[in-house]
Amino acid sequence: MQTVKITYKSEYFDPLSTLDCGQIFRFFPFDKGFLVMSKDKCAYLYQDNEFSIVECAEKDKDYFYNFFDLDRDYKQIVDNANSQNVEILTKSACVGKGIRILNQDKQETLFSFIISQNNNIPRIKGIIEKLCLNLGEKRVFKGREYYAFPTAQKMAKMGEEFYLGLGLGYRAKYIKSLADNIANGLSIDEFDKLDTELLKLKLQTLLGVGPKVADCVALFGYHRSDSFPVDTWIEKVYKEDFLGNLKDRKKIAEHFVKIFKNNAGYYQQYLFYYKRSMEKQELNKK
DNA sequence: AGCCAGGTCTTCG
DNA sequence: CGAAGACATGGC
Repeated sequence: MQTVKITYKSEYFDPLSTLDCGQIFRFFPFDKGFLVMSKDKCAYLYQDNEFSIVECAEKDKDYFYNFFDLDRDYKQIVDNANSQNVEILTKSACVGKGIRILNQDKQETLFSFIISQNNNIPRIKGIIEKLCLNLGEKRVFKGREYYAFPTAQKMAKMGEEFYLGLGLGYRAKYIKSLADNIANGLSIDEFDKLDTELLKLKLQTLLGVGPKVADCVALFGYHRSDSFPVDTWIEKVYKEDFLGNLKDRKKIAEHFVKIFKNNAGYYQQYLFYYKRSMEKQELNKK
């Protein structure tokens, strides 16, 4: 297979933090970096001196250029974060300046974040991997096998018991319901013509999709950077670092969008990644 | 062993 | 309305 390479300075494109900040679940270490999967495609992402390299099939070059959001100026976003004069945000943006918000497939993002609710990241990865292994088409990239994310049509053929068997628990019926809806003609992609507020409301009409999942899908699937997902980690940041006293997560999200506007989503990722990496460090000390 | 995880749905006041 | 409980499962 003919592959091509995209080369980009690492300062604002760091493979590890971009993949490890919780926006994507389908990647694993490979050679000098990682293999990253999206839909039925795969790319090899690694660092070489001060450059980050994306290697992929020639026909997928445009796809991954957009996937890694390489058209956007992240220096401006990081500078903007620093100009807010909020200490925790400055620290977070410094640690996470190489994070890019990916432009992921909308359907895959929606399925993935329904699975993510009240679940931990290692387990989410495992479930999605099993889902692809069972229902996705086998592919090969750089001599390594991987499995495509299954189509909704294929997923709709399976019963709820199958999804229970993957370890989805009470989320099994949410996944089954979404697969059926899409197989019956629901087009998630068309939601893109709605503004962010309506998009999130529309997503929340789906079973198992509440405000947090809708925010994640809006941000990672539709690149709506005026979204600020609030989960347990961000709630901690809000209480411990911003000393806020709101209780309702939806209101906390609205608060942050109000002050950070169109950069809210980027800052949210910086804060999320920073808070989680600090926690991991604390654990390693013991 | 027991708390917790990128929450949502239902029920009850 | 808002608060409180139920919900599956396994990571750590």
